[in-house]
Amino acid sequence: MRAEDRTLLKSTPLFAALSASAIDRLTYNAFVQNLPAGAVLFQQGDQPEFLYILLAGRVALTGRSTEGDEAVIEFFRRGDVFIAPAVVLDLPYLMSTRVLQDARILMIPAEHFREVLARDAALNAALVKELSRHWRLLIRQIKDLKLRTAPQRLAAYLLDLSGGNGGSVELPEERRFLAGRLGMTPESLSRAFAQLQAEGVTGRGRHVSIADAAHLRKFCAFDEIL
Amino acid sequence: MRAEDRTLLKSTPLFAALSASAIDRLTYNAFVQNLPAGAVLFQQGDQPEFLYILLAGRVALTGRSTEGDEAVIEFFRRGDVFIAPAVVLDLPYLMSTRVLQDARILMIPAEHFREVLARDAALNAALVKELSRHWRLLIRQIKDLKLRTAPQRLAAYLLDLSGGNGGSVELPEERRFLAGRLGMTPESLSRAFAQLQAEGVTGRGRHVSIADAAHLRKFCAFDEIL
DNA sequence: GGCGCGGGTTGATTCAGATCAACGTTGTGC
DNA sequence: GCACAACGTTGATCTGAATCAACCCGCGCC
Repeated sequence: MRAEDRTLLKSTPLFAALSASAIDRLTYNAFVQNLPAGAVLFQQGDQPEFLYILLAGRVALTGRSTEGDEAVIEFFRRGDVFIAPAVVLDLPYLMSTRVLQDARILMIPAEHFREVLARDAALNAALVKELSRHWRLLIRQIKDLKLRTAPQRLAAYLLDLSGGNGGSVELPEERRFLAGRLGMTPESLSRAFAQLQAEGVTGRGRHVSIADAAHLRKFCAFDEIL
Repeated sequence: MRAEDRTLLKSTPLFAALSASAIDRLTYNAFVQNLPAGAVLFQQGDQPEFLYILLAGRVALTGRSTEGDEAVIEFFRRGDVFIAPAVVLDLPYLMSTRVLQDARILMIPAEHFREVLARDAALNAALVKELSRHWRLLIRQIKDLKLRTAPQRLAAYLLDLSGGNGGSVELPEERRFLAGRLGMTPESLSRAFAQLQAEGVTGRGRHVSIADAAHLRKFCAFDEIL
């Protein structure tokens, strides 16, 4: 693990509150793995062997249907800890992980993590907060799927990206993955972008800009639903 | 709080691992409230003032859209602790709570809960597990919404109710609420039931029975998706 | 018993989004 | 610089589920 990785760890919500020695205890038998875009970290149904922390790159959690189509459940970025619940409960992963952009990933053996967890009160407290935050993101996604149309979901996502008050945004994912995350097909995403032009959303490629954030918030009921 | 309530608390995953004195500390300034069906415990957007534990009855967590239609996010039953994340993080509730069947609810002041949480390692550990379990339920619901059709969602729900291996099931909710939980309208739920007859699901009113669980599992990709 | 009412079902129609297919566009490797 | 291959867009069509409306049924109540 590089020095910059330690710095990154200290800046994540989960590890920020931990002492240097606690982080040492947690990571002494951990290791870093580099994975190219397209790689699959683990498959849904696998028994968890590691807790993963993304040091660089981007990955997506995906669910698979019987017919083989993948639905993106959530994206993760630098500093994110993922699938903690499977590790804590020692139950099979409920989804697969696909690398979207070349990634550096810190892997902490699951058994070791659980042992430290059982002894370390600060880690427990940090994990409670981390899980709580994530829980809220999932609730928001479910509300999104149940209460909004496709263009509204896109609008809300763009507002989230922009920090909620518009301006210009860089899409961090390819559009087809974004489509999955938003619960629609790439074609529908394309049309959703087209529709949002009428609401002041313009841009090409990865770059998108929001002319009138207040109006877009209203369009997708940003404040009412989330 | 009645003696039977203490017994119930001890039987929940969150409190099972706690000592009697820890439970005392947590509940000494808590109180019990009785609420009739139809009551609303709190509204989405409210600041959390209590942690809720359902001692009897049934409640639903619901999201509201601007147009006023409610989507059921999740049901809770006797023994369930809900909206812990909002309390832990001291952020506004992301949903509302509606009482479905007359309920007895234990209410622990949020501030007090956070204070105890900060000191009690066992409570922290229990809450990590509780949140992890719930996190997995939410992931399953998102996969459900993204990967399954309406009849498949119903089939998977029925299988869950039956413990996964068929037989006969008692629907715990009115159908219109069940429809919301499954992300469809009551009409669609009705048609979904009609379609499932072809897959060996029969019944009237609250009572439903599954003739061939193996077949139904296959129909909804029970094992592949969840 | 009859009446009213809320919840559930059934049918007809509409609509959002998926699917299928063709066509751009971007970027990448030789 | 060109060719090929992804990726993305656009258009036509299809379909699952929503909507709108009528009807049914079980249940409480006077």
